[in-house]
Amino acid sequence: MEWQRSAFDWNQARAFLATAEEGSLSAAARALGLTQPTLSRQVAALEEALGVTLFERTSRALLLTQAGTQLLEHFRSMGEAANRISIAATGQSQAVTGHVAIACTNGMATFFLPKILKKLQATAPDLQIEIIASNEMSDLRRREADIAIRHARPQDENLFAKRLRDTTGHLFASSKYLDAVGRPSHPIDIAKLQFVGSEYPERMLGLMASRGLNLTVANFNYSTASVTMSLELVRKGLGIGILPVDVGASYPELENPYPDFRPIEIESWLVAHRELKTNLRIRLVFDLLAEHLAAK
Amino acid sequence: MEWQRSAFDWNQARAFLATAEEGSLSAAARALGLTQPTLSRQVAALEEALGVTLFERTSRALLLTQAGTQLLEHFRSMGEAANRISIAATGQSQAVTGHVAIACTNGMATFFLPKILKKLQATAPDLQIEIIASNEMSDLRRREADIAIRHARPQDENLFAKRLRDTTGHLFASSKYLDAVGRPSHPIDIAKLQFVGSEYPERMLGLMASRGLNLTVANFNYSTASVTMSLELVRKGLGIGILPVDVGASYPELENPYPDFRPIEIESWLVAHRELKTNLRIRLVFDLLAEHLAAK
DNA sequence: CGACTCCAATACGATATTGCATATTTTTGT
DNA sequence: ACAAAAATATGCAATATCGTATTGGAGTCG
Repeated sequence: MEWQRSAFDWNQARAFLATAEEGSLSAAARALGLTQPTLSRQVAALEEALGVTLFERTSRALLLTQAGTQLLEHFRSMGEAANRISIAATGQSQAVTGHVAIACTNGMATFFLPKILKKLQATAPDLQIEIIASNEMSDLRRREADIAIRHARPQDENLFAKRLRDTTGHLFASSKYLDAVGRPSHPIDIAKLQFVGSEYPERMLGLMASRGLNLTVANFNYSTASVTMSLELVRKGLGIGILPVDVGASYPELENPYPDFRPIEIESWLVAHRELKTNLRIRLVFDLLAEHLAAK
Repeated sequence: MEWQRSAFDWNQARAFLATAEEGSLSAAARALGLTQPTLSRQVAALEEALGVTLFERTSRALLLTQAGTQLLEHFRSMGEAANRISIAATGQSQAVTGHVAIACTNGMATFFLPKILKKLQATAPDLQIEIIASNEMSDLRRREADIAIRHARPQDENLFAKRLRDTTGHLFASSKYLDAVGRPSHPIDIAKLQFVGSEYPERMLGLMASRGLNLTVANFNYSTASVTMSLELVRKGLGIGILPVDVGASYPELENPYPDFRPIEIESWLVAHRELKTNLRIRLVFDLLAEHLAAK
């Protein structure tokens, strides 16, 4: 490898990243447990080394330059790798064993968890993970589950929550189905088609109405709260369904029947009991889930 | 962000990465322009900080522990991000302008270059890139092109070459074509089908024969050295073709007609005149191409 | 078998970095 | 309009890090 190239000081890179993320040298110093002058000098030295002005030293605070903004992406990627190192090292240094229960919808469980759990196995091979794939909201306080992925912000003050990437729901239908019934071009056409409901019909009707589609219960011959079931119904051509965009897009036989439809933003939260702060194995799983599913 | 987590010294991370990649503390010291004792201390300190033994100190050399091997992946990712920072910073610090000509097959140009060139635009927006998408081998020494992607190791000592990821060619045919002629299950069946040749027939015959398919020139009614043309012929159902696996796989209407076929490994090299070492704009493009296409 | 080479660990003086204290500037709240 | 708060930059002493020199071990070649 061309080592001379990455010859700038990597700690200075962390200083810049923290400063950019936290918004000021002082805030970054607090976050890193260093002092503001140190950060000031490190950032200045990094700019010197890279030959690029990263911050505009205008009036009140630091402002990222255009160059700084473009580079920040790579610094973030560096920081994420550093986080993964720390997480994995923690798992390997302290033999993490025991049982952790994760509650989430079967959709999340099926489409997003396997990849993450494989990573987890590399980090903590002796951990026993139980997936509670259910739409019932598990009660974390009664320890029915240790960690939950929920689609609404939890209210309970005893719970620790972290916002995850939003899921966007798009319309999908099988190409064969659309071949048969015709591809709709106006909301009026769509009202003649069949839909696969993903919640109780009343809420679905409101959701669709807010996007200009006036449907009735007659449009929803099939309803299921299970995304996997919904997917299969849509694939078999039983109607139009709302699916997470990356799930739907991974099936070539599905297409978006009405691209003008404004996607549905579904927010997600990673939730755990506050005890997670002190429990290594739960913390490890929580951090790994957060790492892969975190917003942005 | 959880900054306390990435609290280990990032320079120590680089020390470990270089040591693991170069194979010894001494080699890493030479590569980084530091000294062996420094690396020794940094790696030891990192192990202390992470609480993980990364190297087995056998008498002769260092040997990665299992933990070290698993963590190395993340350290590599950190180093790659650092490289990207350096490359992008170089492009932004020294207004890189001028003209760079890249020669490659039109297949490479069409399927792999656009994404990379978009990255390049962010780094050096004023660079003029000329793509010489041709199968003729451009003569780098005569400066017909500044950089070339070739599929054989260059012999000329005046050229600087870097090995890229291998491309693997798989068989592809359109599903409709296979519906019509039937899906072959034995080499004998295959010999009855039509093929789209990607080189002159004689070489194709040898290539197929070495994989147990005994064909004749009669199987090759169509031949083209152009991968894009080949792709279109295959998509239109004119026969079975050999396509780079990720290209073929991105078309849902194509399928592998004979999964037992041993994929064809095509090696790739990034080549430039030695002057690249001193020419910033060529170096920048070369490094960016290498970054995205490099082996592993 | 012995000289040579390559590698890692440690001691110690030289160098560089950090934190504390402080000056300066700009924003915010009364 | 003025004071308090918060942010960045710089001087200086304390501390940590680095390079040189050296020791010791293991493989290699004649």
